[in-house]
Amino acid sequence: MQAKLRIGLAEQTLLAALGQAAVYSEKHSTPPPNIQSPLEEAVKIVKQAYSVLPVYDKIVPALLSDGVWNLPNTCSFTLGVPVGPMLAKPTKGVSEIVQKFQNTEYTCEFKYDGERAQIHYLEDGSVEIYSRNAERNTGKFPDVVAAVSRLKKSSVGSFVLDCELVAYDREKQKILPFQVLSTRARKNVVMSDIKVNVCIYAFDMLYLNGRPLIQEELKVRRECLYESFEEEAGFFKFASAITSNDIDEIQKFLDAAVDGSCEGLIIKTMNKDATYEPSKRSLNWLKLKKDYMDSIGDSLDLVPIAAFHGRGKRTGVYGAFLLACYDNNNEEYQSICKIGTGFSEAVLEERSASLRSKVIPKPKSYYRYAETITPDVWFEPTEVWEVKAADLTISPVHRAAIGIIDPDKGISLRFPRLVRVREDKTPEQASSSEQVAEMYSSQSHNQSNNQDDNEDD
DNA sequence: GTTGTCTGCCCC
DNA sequence: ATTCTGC
DNA sequence: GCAGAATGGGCAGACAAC
Repeated sequence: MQAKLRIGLAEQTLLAALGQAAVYSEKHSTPPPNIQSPLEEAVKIVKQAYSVLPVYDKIVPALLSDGVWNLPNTCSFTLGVPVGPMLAKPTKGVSEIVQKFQNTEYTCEFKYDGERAQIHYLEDGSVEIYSRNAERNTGKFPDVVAAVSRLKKSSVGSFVLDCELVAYDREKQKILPFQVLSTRARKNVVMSDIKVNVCIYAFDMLYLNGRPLIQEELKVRRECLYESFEEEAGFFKFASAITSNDIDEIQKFLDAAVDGSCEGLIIKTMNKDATYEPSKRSLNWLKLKKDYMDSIGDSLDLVPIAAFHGRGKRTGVYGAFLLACYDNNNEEYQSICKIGTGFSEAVLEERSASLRSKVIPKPKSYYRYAETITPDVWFEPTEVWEVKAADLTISPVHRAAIGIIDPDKGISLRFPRLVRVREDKTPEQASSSEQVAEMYSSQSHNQSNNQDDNEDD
């Protein structure tokens, strides 16, 4: 049994406890008047302080020496220490956005498919780059360090930049897929060894020339951003943005984003509730991707052919399933992905019960999958599930459409989740290998997709 | 040296 | 990453 | 509405096995 007692999982709970403890042991000052619930207020203060300075070695001593009520003064944003990146909430369509933000000025930006980065530039010219999870990435991106140092304007002596690092082909002047970005080396990278270039797509500024901007409105922060850097193709660009509240215009912008190899849009208010909220998935930022929308985006009908026992709250039911598409030519089921999300507890219980009676001792001879995949149980092919995905990718392990796109690699799904059970389909009516290959080819990265160069007339 | 397997306060 | 659920 | 807990693909690195 490996019980990893590790702080960080129930972080919010721990911070709450810390805040309450601080109130009970408070001996420095009394809570400000006008406070209804000192306990709740203290929790807020501690959480706020931590989000801006996530260092227990600073927070706890500050609590002990100067008390909770002074914490906003004793623990504030510090250059060189990463703050939690502001997150966005999924949204189902343009109409939901227009409705939620009516009477409010808001902006839409491209959501680039790369790696989030928070770049700190200190007065002494040193640079630190942090990942979405506050990992120190500086050694992975010496090219980014050089680019920001070169492209900041001379008036800029310090800054914190929020941006997306995206793989980029500077000859063809186009964005490359996330899968290409992830092939970059991760440690002690030297400039001359870099094979995959990145372009910085900047969208926010949290600090400039000694001035914290977190509590400023986006309008102000963006102004600071635009005035602090020179753009340069293939190296540093501001995220494409429009300010509009017109449904059609936003819809067109979303299409443009997808055409431009982006995942979708991020929508942000400019003035109202427009401060930078570290780590919070508050309503302030929304994300819109095609695969969130009903009846649009890639949807496939797939057959569960195996499963894995669940853990934790999934103990006693299956926790994940291996899915396959059907290859009509070879009359075989080819693995395409595992799936473990999108099930309500009731549906998961149902499916587990139903498939438990379809367990077979060995995989069928007509199941095609990698030997490295070792499910706990195999099934007779009996059900068809509708599954949604953000993307189709060339896979090192799965076998869907093998031989069509690539001679010996199959296709898999990015972010697969269950939509519903297709009671009306038999396994042989599942998505075919040809259909999978076709869906892969028609993605915007891949060569001949654009025009209506398609079949019949 | 090569190949295989597993892990990551991983990235998405 | 996505999704669901208890509070 | 938020925090937490289930779960996905896939990469470089680390390390074990050969």
